Amino acid sequence: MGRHSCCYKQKLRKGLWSPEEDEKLINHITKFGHGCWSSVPKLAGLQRCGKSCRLRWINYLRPDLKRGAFSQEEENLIIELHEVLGNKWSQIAVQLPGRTDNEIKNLWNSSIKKKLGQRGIDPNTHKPLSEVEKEEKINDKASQESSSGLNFVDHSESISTTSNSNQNHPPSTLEFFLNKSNSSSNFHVQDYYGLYANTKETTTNTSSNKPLDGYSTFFQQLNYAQNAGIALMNPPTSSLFFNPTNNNSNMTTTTTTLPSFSNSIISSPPPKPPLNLLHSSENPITSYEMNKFHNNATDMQNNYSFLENATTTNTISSWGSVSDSGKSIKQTETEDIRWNEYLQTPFLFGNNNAIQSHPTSGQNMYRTAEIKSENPFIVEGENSLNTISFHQQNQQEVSLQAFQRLQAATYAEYY
DNA sequence: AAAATGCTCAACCGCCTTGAG
DNA sequence: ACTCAAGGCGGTTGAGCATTT
Repeated sequence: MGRHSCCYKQKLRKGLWSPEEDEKLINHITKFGHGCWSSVPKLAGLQRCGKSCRLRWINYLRPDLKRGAFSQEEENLIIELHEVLGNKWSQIAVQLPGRTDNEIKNLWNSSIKKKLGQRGIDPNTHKPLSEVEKEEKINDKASQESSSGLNFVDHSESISTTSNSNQNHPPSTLEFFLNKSNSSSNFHVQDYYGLYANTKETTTNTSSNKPLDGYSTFFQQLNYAQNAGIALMNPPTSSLFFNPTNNNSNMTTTTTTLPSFSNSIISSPPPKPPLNLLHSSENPITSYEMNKFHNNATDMQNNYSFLENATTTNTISSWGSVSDSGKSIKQTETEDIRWNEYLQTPFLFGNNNAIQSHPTSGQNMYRTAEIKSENPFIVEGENSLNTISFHQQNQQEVSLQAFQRLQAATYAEYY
């Protein structure tokens, strides 16, 4: 544990990489892939530790890296994502194809932080500095009174301040999705708010001491699903996750009541969506945003690992040949986690026709008329694995279409 | 011109998580 | 259940360059 063992090895080079070293590493990975990083230095003839090779490749040598300065759009998105995710640089980097977490982190520390400060915004909380100072005074007062034995502190001021700021601060990326109101796509704003309620206060962002609230958690889930390529496609209402009208006896449907959205704890009107995610003549989707949905196929395919999780609970149908053995999900996990599964499972984001049963195996299949009409790769009779293969082939197109549809719909409904 | 200061960014450090044995 | 290697991540450092004094 702790320090990587390779670092103890003697005579390993440190510091900047020479062009010769770069060339060796590129040649090796181009020919053989990286495989086990710890074996790369030896195989490539480098006096470096595997970790160093990995870092060099990921942060500098990878062919899909975008070079050059960050655009204003990228900076804006980083700010928005940071507001939601905190210092989760790797997660932020996922949303910026061709950019590394290191690069983003450096930009944040060297430039964005300063800019926000100049605009009177606290870079940690994304609130106006005056507001932050006000809260700090209240906290100081509270801690002083606490240490002096007085324990009755009225926090109403700070609570209301926080509440107001949530309505006034620039909307986060997640908030955009929360704005999706009732529409022909059967997707209700209550759904998202319900999700928010059910994912609230699930974890803590330790690195930034910023609580990962329901927004953050949900965003991460959504993010995961986005990368899988399908998540935004015809988001369903809860009743449509498993089509009750499908009378195929082999189909395993949930008997668990999904979380109710009717009693949403959120009553304030949704904030305005972030402009950089809206698609209109005034705010067209940028090439960058397009690229976001054209992430490299490897990453997307990797994200299909969620299928293994989706195969095993009582609430989710088996995907059969996708993963028959599956991995067990802890019994202690609640419906919150099931929502994670729904969010992370693009197969569940179909429309009413989404779930059918495989004609021979009886396993459920993901199938939508809409997709079929849009994508000639789907043919009748293909099995589950082929369906996944279809997604692997078409996820980029499908996700992009879905993204555009959702953006257009949201914008039209909202403004 | 030279020293001081500021800035950028590649790379390292150390911790955490995961999975194999 | 435990150990350990490996990968991943966020925080930090420091070399090199740019700008200011």
